[in-house]
Amino acid sequence: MNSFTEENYLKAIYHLSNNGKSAVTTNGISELLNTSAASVTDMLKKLADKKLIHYVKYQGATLTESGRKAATYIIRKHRLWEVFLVEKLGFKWDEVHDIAEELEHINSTELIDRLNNFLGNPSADPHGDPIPDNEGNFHHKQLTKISKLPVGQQGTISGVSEHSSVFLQYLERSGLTLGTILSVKEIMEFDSSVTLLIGESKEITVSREVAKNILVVI
Amino acid sequence: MNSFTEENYLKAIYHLSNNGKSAVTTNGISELLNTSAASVTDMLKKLADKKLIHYVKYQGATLTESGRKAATYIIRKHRLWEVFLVEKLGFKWDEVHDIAEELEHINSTELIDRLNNFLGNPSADPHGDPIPDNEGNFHHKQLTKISKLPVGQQGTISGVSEHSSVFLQYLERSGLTLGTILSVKEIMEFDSSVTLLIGESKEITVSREVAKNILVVI
DNA sequence: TACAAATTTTAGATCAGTCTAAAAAATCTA
DNA sequence: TAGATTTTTTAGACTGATCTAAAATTTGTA
Repeated sequence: MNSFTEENYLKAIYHLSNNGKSAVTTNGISELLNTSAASVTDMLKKLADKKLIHYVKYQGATLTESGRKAATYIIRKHRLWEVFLVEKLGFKWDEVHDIAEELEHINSTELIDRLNNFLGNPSADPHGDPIPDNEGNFHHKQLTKISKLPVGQQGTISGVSEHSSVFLQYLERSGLTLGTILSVKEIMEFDSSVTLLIGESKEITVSREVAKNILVVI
Repeated sequence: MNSFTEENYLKAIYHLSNNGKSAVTTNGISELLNTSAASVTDMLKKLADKKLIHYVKYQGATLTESGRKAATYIIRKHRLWEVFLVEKLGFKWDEVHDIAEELEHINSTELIDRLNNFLGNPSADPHGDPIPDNEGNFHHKQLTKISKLPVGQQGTISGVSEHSSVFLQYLERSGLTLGTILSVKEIMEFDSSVTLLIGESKEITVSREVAKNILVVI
């Protein structure tokens, strides 16, 4: 079994490597985890000994298949717990990250299988991020940034690419929650801000920055 | 905040001290936690530094009020999670201990308050053990061992004092589950085994050993 | 392309939690 | 009650995860 700490490193490597695709630098990890580069080097050696990563001195790390599986399983657990916290316990979607960060390290496949069942086998967490299956595979819908939609295009909000509390609370207040159906009414030429039509008559204008971080299924 | 390990020591001390009432020996803790006596001595010093226990060399330890609060809060978390695992996820009552042992260390009062609410503010866990409130107080029903009941006495199974899987599974198979209403039909003079009447006509005979470990509310 | 800057690794240390072996104290018992 | 036994503590060491400072390597640029 991998320790709490090892799991956090694997998750960090997974996220930094663009979901396991590219190599990750020592500094990148040390910044994400707020540890010294020296500590990261130590841990990379240990993970390599356990065959969870490929690691060559001075050249960064990539996940092995077993490392990728371990990382995606942690992500699966994290996202399932987030669904539980929001759907069943009534937390707001911006309040659940830290708690899920602890819960994700609980080790019991039986527990996670049952939790998944209890939640109705959800395909995405409360932020719209997809939940990998037990084998670490994602069953993606194609997500598009609102900023990429042409005028008149309709879409359903299905995710966000920015997870800060301020942003999530802003979306909450503005009624731009997961599942909301909207269409692009106008794109302002001056600053590329976007006016959205929600339902029959509700209109809301968001900056290009905001529009870039809301993801829809067309 | 107390570490995972410190929490386990506090819990052990609480259980060994008859719920915080008496002093606990170094050896007692080392046996329960499967650690060396030397490790226990080290930890007792640390807990004393943190004012969680009173500790005098060679004379064992007792919980301070803040130690008792910490210990009962861990027990509260453990038992609430057990209720969740059994009631919501469908685990058997003999399968949940180890998972709850991990979950009890998750730190979020908000989480526990919401979980408690979600579960309907339960007063006992799936083994019938009472769940303390947030201040560490128990709201006890008076529990009696079946072995103490006179012939003819009725009672409702509300707890067990033996938590091993074999025992719990035996109870499950025999239909002696929490909430079962029974009465004592006969106590055998030879070996004190007890014949119980369940409902109108179902009879089951259990040994004195078993009868001592099933608790009822009269 | 050579050297300065940035990155990464090594060396050596610390802290929490653990261990074994030996010493000290308390308890049992003849 | 004094010696034997048991319990507890101390001393010293190890492991995992961390750190800082210094050395090694790679990268970027003049």
